[in-house]
Amino acid sequence: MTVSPLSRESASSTDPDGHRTTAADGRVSHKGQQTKAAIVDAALRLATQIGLEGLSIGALAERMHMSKSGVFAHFGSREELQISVVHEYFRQFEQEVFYPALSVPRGLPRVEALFANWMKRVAVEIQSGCIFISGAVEFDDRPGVVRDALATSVKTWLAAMHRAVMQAQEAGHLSPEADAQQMSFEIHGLILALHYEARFLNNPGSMARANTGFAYMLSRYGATRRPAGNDASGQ
Amino acid sequence: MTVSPLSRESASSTDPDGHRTTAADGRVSHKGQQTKAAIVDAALRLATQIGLEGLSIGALAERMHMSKSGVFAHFGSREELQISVVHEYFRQFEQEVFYPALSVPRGLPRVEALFANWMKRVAVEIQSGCIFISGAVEFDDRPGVVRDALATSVKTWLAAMHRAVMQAQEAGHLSPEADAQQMSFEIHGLILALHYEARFLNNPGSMARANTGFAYMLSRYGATRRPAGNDASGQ
DNA sequence: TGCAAAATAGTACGACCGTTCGTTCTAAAG
DNA sequence: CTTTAGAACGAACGGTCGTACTATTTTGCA
Repeated sequence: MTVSPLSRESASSTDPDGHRTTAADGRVSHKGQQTKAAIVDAALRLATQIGLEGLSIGALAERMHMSKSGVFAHFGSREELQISVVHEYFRQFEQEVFYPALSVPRGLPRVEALFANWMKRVAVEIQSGCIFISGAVEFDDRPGVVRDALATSVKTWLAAMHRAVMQAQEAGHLSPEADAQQMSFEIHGLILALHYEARFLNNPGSMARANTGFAYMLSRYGATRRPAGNDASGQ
Repeated sequence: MTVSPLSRESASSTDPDGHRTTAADGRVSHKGQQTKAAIVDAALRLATQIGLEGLSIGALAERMHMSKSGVFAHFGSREELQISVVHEYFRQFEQEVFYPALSVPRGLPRVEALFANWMKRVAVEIQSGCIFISGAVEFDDRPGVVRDALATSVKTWLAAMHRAVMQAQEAGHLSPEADAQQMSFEIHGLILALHYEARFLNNPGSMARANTGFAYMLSRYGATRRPAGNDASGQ
């Protein structure tokens, strides 16, 4: 059970030495892994719409033009499928929101980049859905491995965001008296309100309100740049 | 299909004249309505925990020590049962959060009372769950009568909150330049973040953070009382 | 090219779902 | 006392679910 830097999952159990897996171009040639990845991809798309609990193997098999048992064999249980979906979602989230912001200098700029990337993603998820939010509701009082995978992923991301805020504080971009935890909490609230009001209530202008709230928050917590509450653009 | 002041539901259809319904003490004597109310009560408790979609007639019947068909007969369909639950939840929400705040003078005091009552309720729902939140996730892209009932209830409450904020502004308790819609949006975000972080992530201190965020918000929007960000008490 | 192993299909199962139907019990109305 | 309506029951239906088993096909290396 070796684990790579960030939440990787191991493939099937019978993988003795790995002596025959990689092809000439460096890609894994096992066909099973390709179709498994394709299944997880389709499952992710399904789960973002109807939730992790609504995700059914039968519907997934139909969409994949496969038999139920063929799909099932790749995971061994529905729970394992759900966990794979959570991990894949986290991987994409990292790729879209977190990593691009690392090329922005530490401090306030990175915090702004993280928030902007997050907003960009939520803007898409207003149509497609977000399993960090739907999953939290589905599993908030149902212990188990799926909940654990979900909570770990969410906490990892929120901790990363919180770390960026603290770095901005250390760099002097935010008031030293400001509570970084408080700030992270309020950012989270803006995102959640945006998701709720835009996706469920279809309230127009929610994007602008989240952006405005973020700008207000920066000025309140003593940002030394972006003096006041302009910058409420972005649809 | 007569409708009382606020979202009442009518009873069974075959109720020709109402010539035999009321007893001497003025209470309705139909036994059916009593058990129906008891069923809705149990259903509400079940639905807050496992969601409106997770609510099953079989489980509900078991909890009521009744047969499935006996429970079913009171509603005619599962959807109708879910709608009854939504209406009952809204009724209780009104009773606990909204009406008590009406005895507080208009303006900032009433806004503070509404928020305090809301917080008090969410504090309980951290353990039990909230169908305004879980329902939003379950029905955010599933059209139908249940979604409509849910969205109407939520919008009614959010509009009431928004109205209170505007009254505070008209009373001069908030800056005339403040955007009441923006303020309502941010309040909603604080509540949602509290629910998410306390119920799903088990983060301690979330209650205090929501209260602190509210106090900060008031000061930013030019509240003429409660000058700055103290009052972050409340567990 | 042949052959073991992996990948997929097929079938069946038990459980639960919402819903329908016919029946029984109770109690008030005529 | 007879009639009638409402409430609750029990059994059954068609359907979907996840999962377990057993074939069959496909793959990839010797």
